[in-house]
Parts: sequence; structure tokens; C-alpha cells
Amino acid sequence: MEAQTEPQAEARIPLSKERVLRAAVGLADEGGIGSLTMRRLAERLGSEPMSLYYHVANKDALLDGVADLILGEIIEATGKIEISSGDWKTVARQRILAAREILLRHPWAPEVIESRTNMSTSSLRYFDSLIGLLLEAGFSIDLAHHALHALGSRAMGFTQEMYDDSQPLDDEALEFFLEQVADEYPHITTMVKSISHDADTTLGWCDDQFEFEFGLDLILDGLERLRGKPN
Amino acid sequence: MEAQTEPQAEARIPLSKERVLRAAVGLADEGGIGSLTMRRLAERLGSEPMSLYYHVANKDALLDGVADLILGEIIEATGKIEISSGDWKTVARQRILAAREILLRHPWAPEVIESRTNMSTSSLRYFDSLIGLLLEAGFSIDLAHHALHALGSRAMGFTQEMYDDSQPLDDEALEFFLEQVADEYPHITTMVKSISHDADTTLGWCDDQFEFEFGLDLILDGLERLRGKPN
DNA sequence: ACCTGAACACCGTTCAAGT
DNA sequence: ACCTGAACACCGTTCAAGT
Repeated sequence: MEAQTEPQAEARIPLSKERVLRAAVGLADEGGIGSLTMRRLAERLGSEPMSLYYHVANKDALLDGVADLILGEIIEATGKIEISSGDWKTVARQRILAAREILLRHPWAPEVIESRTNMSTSSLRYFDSLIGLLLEAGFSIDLAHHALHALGSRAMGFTQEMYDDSQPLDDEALEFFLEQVADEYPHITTMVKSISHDADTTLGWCDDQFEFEFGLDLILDGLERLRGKPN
Repeated sequence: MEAQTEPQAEARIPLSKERVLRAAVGLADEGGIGSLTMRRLAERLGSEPMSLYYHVANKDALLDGVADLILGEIIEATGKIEISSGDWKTVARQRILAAREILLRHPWAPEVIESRTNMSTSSLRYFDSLIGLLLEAGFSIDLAHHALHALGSRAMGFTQEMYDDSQPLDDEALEFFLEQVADEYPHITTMVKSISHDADTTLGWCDDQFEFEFGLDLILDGLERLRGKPN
């Protein structure tokens, strides 16, 4: 009924699955997925590693929960975009870009989501609503199915980039391409040269947002063309 | 000059970067990427963990080397498909499907390739040749650049599947969808029901090869349509 | 019901040494 | 030039116990 006589009897918030998962997201947001360990998570929560195992079966289940939590954010954001607000393509586009916005705030999340072998209830809900949108727009079940595969992770707002363009391609790297290996990779050299001539390269090599939308529209337009065809 | 008098003086093959990398691939092929550890790798090579570090800077460098080795296989296979053998689309298609065939033999490889932040010389070579194909077909440099982003990992023959369909969707899971959650995920239920009615579901839920080609063609056709346009 | 301490079987890697 | 042994700083997790 009364605080102990212990020196610093901080109001000790008890653990809970919710609290554990939220702390895990926080840890990953700050230091990347590599910094999310059971031991560090416990430390952040002011408890002991083994205490986590009461709320979460093991690390794999922790990651399941974390993925589900992020997908929950996505569902909340995309749920607001109603089917009534336009043709299927603009609605799908808006939803996918909304999902992307959330994932941009959790750069480690795509990797975690991808690594889950079992679909969480959140991802089932997300895909169910996307399928509903397509069927309502007149897609055959088969075409809707192919559409999901064709979109792949893009349906949830992310792509796996094959090249790291996070830093602006400094002069050293540029020099490297233009002089050192121009004859070994002539076409890449041409491309790099061309891109670096374009406006603000200070932002980084490529405009990821533009490229994401370009690829997304390519697929959505292709699907629109197949919709209604006899199949 | 002569074998030692030691009991079992097996012809001791000396380590080399080549041998280390090949053994690493073998280990991953057999037990997945999780089973590739420095310690197990050393054991397989009949030497000690620390011996590996003479041939490879650290585990990250090992993975770089492994990715490069697989990409080398891909270059060898795709190099045979000449530009002269058809229009750009069929050539690109053939090359990409050839790359895919190799990756199907190393299911762990996409993840490793994706995780490399620095492009290996092999991937530079692969993309250089792909860009060359596009430019020669009349793509503008910008469109070729967008094409690479739109294809993403598909350019090297893989996609990241969002749902694990490796097992054939057993009766239990089917039952689950058809009865338990039909009203919670109505559209997924419809789709699953439809797919499970189709021919040989014994092969697994989805036909990955078909879906890969469907998505690939969607993108290639879209690019073909943009090619030649004023942009 | 909720949390913990000690211990185990693993990791990758440093460092100083052996041939 | 090539390899090694001992040791360190980390992991996730089992198990038996505490409140």
C-alpha cells in the first residue's frame, strides 16, 4: 500500500507486451535493427533480460510483434483512404504512398517485415483490403492475385534497393568512375556522368521517391491495361 | 620434401580465399545462411577459426566475397545471351530468367546480395551490360536509369516474396481460411478458395515462376511503351 | 502472476605467438 | 607467408528459483 523505504523508489512501471514492443521499436529507430538485442531491450526497460521472456516467447516472437506493430500503423494510415475517393488506381496509389511514408520513418522495418515467414493478422488485414479494392474495380480473382505478386513489397510501400545511394556520390567516387574504370564499365560511367550533371546532386545520387513512384505507376498502369481484358 | 611421420598425414590442402569462399557457399547451400559461421566454416575446412582471417578481413568481407562469387556465376550464364539474338526485350527477359535459375539453386543468396552496401565488381559488370542493352535499344539515359530502379532486384532474377507459400497449403490451413476467419478477411478467403480449386495445388500455393514472369513482363512491356516517347 | 540470477552454448574478433 | 591458442565481449536462451 505504501512506497518502500528504499532510497530511489521510482514509480516502477510493470512490463507488458505492449511496453516491450514499443521499446523495441524505439531501440531499432535509434540504432538500427542490429542494436535490438534482448539484453539491451531489457536494460532500456530497467529490467533483466529474462523478464522479457514472460511477455514474449523468444526473439523471433518479439520481431513478429514489432512487425505487426508497424503494420498496424500502416493500416491506420491507409484505412483513412476510402475507396469512394476516386478510381482504383489513385486509391491504390495513395494508400501505397501512405504506407511508404510510415516505413520511411522506420528504415529497419522492411527487413524485419520481409523476414517474417508467418503473415501477421495486420498484414492479412492490409492485403484483404487491397484485394477488395481490386475486385471492386473489376479485376478477376486471378488478375488480383497476379497483381499482388507483381507489386510484391511495393504493395506495402517499400522496395529493396540494389545500390546504396544514401551519400551524395562525393568527388572521389565520381572521379573514380570518370577516370579509373571508364573503359571497364562504360555504360555505368555514361549514366553516372549524366546524372551528376543534373540539378541538385547534393540530395544524393537518385531521387528515391521519384523512382518509387515511377516503378509503381509502371505496374499500376500495366494492371489497368489488363483489367477487363478477357484474360 | 617428404611426408611427416605423423599418423594420419592427410594431404593437407592449404587455405586460400578461393577455397574459403567456395566452402562458405557450400555451407549456406546445405544449411541456409544461418549455418554459415566463421567457426563452422573453419571446421569444414579442417582448420581453426582464426586461420580464416588471414584470407578474409572479417565476416562482412566473407559475405562480400560470397555475393561476388554468386554474381560471377550469373555473369557467366547471362554473358552467353547475346544482344544480337533478338530485340532488347527478349534478350533482357532471357538474361534475367537465366540469372533467376542460378539464384534458385542458392535460395539464401538474394538476402546476402541485398545486404551488401558496396556494389561488387561483378554487379557493376552485370548492370553495365544491362544498361548497354537498353541504351542500344534506344532508351534515353534517364529512362534506362528509371528502368533499373523499376526492375530493382528483379533485374538480377529475384523478388522478395511477402508470403511464404513453400508448403502446399494443407487442409488445416485451408479449413482455417474457409471457416474460421471468412468474415474477417473476406477477400483473401475468396482468393484462397479460388486458387485451391485450381489444378495441382500439390505443387504449393502459387506458381512462383509464373508470377515472376508475369511481373517481369508487366515492367518490360511498360518500359517498351515508354521507349521512344519524347519523355 | 510476474520477475530474476546463474549458467550454457554459441557468436565474431583482438592479440600475441608459433612455424 | 601462413596458421594458431587463449581470451574477450558479446549473443539468445534453459532452468530452477524468488516474490
